Amino acid sequence: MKLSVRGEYALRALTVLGQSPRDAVIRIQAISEQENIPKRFLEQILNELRTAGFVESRRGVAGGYRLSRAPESIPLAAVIRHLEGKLAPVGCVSVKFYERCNCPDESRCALRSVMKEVRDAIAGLLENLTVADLVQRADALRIKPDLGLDYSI
Amino acid sequence: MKLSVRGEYALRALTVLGQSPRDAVIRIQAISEQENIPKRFLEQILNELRTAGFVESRRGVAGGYRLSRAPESIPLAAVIRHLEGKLAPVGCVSVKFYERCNCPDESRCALRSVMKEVRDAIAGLLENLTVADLVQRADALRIKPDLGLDYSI
DNA sequence: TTTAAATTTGATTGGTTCACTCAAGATTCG
DNA sequence: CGAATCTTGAGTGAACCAATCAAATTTAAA
Repeated sequence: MKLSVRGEYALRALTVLGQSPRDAVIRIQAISEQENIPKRFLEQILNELRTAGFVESRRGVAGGYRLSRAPESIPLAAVIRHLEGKLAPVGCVSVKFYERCNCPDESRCALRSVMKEVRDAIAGLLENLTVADLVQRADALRIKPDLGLDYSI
Repeated sequence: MKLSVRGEYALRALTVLGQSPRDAVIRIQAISEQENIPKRFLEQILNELRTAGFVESRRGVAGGYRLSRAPESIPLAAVIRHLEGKLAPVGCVSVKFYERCNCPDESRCALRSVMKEVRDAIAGLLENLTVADLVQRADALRIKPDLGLDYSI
C-alpha cells in the first residue's frame, strides 16, 4: 500500500470530524487551518468523501461537514480503497481490485505468494482500525506524544 | 508499499537467476522469454540491479547475468528499496527514507501512529524474506500450485 | 582478425498520475 | 438581498512510468 497526500489529507480530515460532536458541522476552512491542508484541495477531497458516503454536508452560511456514520463503523481500509484503490502491493494479489499479471503462470508464481502475505498483513491491520481508533489515538497522543525516532545521542 | 512493474520484473528476474547454478550466467533474452518480460526494459532493470550490487554480468557472446551473492543474503526489502524507494506507506514513518510531513505536530499525529504499524508489518516480512525464499517457493509451487481464489461454485 | 552475440549507456517517447489551483454555480441563513 | 458556504468541472505543471531506440563496448568463437 502507498498513501498519497490526497489519502493522507482525507484521513486527517476524518479524524478532525471524528473529534467533534457527532451532529456539529465543521467548515472546510477550519479543517484546512487546523491541519495545514490547502483549502481548495480539501474541498475536492471532502466532496469525494461525501459521494463515497463517509461524510455528509450542509451548505450555506452555517454549512460544513460531519461524519455520516459512527466513527467506529468507518474502517480505514474502506476509506483508503475509495481514495487510492487497492491495498495490495500488486494487482494480482488484490481481493477487491484483482488484475491478472503477465507472469507465465500465476498459480506457480513465487513472488505472488510472498506478496499475498504482505497484502494480508496490511489488510489485517487496516480492516480492523477505524476512524474511532484515530480519534482515540489522537486523544492519547495529546497527553503522551510519540517521540519515536527523535532520540538524542 | 507498492510494487511497480519495474520492481516486479526485477524480483522475477532475480528468482530465475537464483534458480540457476550459482556460477552460470543467464542471458537477458532467456529471462525475457521465460518470464514474459519486455527485453529492452529488462536490460535496463538488470543494469540497475548490477550497479546496486545484487547481480554481476559478463559481456560478449557467452555473456549474461548471475547473482553476485548467495540468494540467502539478498533480502527482498533491500531490492525493493533500491528500485522503488521506501517500504513505508508514507514518508513520515519511513526508517530509511524519512521525510517530514506537513501535519501540525508529527509527534501527536494519530494517522502517523497507525501508519507506523503498517510499516512495521511490511518491513517485518520483507526484511526476513530473501531471494532464496523465492526460489524455494517456486520449487514448492511447481509441485503444488496455489489455486488461491480460483474456486468454483 | 573478423564477426556475431551479448551487455552497456543514455536519450527519448507517450502516457498517466499527482498535487494543486481556478472559476463559476448552487444553496442556505440572517 | 447578500454573504458565507459547499459543488462541480476544468485545467496546469511537474513528476513518474513503462517501454523503446540507437549507439558503443566487450567478448568468444570461427
